[in-house]
Amino acid sequence: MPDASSSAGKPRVRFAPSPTGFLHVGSARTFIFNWLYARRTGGTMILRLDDTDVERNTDASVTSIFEGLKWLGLGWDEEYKQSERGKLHRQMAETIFQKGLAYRDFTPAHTGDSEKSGAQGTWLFNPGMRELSREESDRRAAAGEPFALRFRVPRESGRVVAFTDAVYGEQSKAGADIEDFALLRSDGMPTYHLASCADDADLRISHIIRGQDHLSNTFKHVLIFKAAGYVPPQFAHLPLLVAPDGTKLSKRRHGPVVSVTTYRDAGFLPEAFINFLCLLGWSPKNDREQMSRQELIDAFSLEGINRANAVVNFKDSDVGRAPTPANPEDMFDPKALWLNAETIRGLPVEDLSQRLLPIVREAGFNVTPERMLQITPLIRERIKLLRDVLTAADFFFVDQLPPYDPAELIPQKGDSAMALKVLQKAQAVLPNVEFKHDPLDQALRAAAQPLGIKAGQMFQPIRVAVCGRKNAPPLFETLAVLGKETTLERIGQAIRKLDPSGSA
RNA sequence: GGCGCUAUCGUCUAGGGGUUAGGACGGAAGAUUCUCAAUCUUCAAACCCGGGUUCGAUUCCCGGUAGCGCUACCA
Repeated sequence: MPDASSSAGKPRVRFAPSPTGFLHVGSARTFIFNWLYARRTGGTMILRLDDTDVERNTDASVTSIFEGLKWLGLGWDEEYKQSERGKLHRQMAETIFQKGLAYRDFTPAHTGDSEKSGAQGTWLFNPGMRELSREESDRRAAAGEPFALRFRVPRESGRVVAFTDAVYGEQSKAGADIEDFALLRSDGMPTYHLASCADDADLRISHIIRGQDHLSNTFKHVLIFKAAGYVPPQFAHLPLLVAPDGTKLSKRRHGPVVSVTTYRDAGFLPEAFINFLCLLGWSPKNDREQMSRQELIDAFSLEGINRANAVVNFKDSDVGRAPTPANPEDMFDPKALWLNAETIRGLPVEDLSQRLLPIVREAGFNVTPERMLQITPLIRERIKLLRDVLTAADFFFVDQLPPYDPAELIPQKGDSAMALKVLQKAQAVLPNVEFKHDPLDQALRAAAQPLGIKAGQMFQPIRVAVCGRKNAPPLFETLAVLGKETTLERIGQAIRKLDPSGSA
């Protein structure tokens, strides 16, 4: 008897998304856990597109899944498409049917719906069809009457289906509580249950690591594996990722926050995103939070997986509407943001600079790699998302500062006369200063003295004059990168704002 | 409705028959500083409810409640 759990060899795991939507964060986490398990155990990671639902499959979805996975950058070892393996699926259905463990159901599709979903009614099987004699069944099939193939679930009292889940432990369910699920649709296409099991068996999958929404389906799968003569693989179900409102993440209800590409486009680092997802429903149990890819591989184990659903704590005040706020930070889980900021800070400047450059260029700014490299250390500790570079370092990129309120130029405990004095002093002093941190520091501090003001009062008007706002990176580094020419030009503009008449 | 699963700070989690119930994010306060950020310090914040077992339950068992999942010829 073939053993699907292949206890002898290395583990073989799979990620099997159905291309009926974009890659969402829950799927991404399932992929990651499978990948981690494979890498941890020296096993094989398989990507299988479960595309048996021709009606709902879309190319856009396939593209989105590959795009998302490509961004994660984890990779896989083997790749399959379920739609190309129909023969295998039908063979397994035939095997089960020939053993008498499945029967033809000639009831037209959907007509059973009303009774099934009735107030009390729980549909379990179709007595008339389940009991149909083989002769009559064959006759009607031969006559061309369409039918679905249903599994003949053993429902005598006392019959239970059982398996051990690596996360949820011993599971068992009475056969009488399992409905006679379909194996083949009336158009001959396999259902998910059949196709999935047939492929898992054929691909010698040893561990099925998937969402907990499949936990109750697993009883059916165990039935299929055994009916077809296979030892079921090991199962490990993952707690679900849910929205703050407690419901399963869905695009319709929660919008783009559930799509992996949204994180990518917002400026998440894939390593930080992976790190974040790993912390939902799994724990290394030693209080570690920030972990590199290798650390995650080394720490990963099925035992560390939690049983309770985990909330992805994004802002869902506008549930139902697509959250596309001006401030993208608002829509993400704060911990994901923090992890991303931490990862950004931990990146070598050169590396970060290279990742920032394409974003800046795409926004329409002409920046050389050399200049980007100078700017990067100034904003590294000030951005949470890569895209924040656009707001944190904007004044480095533009030729003309966007308009700002001249009142911003006024320093603490000062007035516009003081601001003007400061800027004029700067204008006088700066041309003779070397534009490097220390000389600028010394020159500007010295300039504050004769004015009888504090250093802070000296710096503030200059900062606003060159950056266009009060909150900005440290002044001397900023001036050094901006250069003497731009600095003096912007100071001149600020003076004219303060004193349009030029009377002073 | 039936069946299955789950339940520790707002969120992610550690822990486990006797603990000051630990960490992290977020929040608050303070330190530092040319602003902001970063950094450091401090603070507030949790064992769903009821029984049982026990000398002792947040931890074990049972029940309740709540949430989630499945209950399709979707996956």
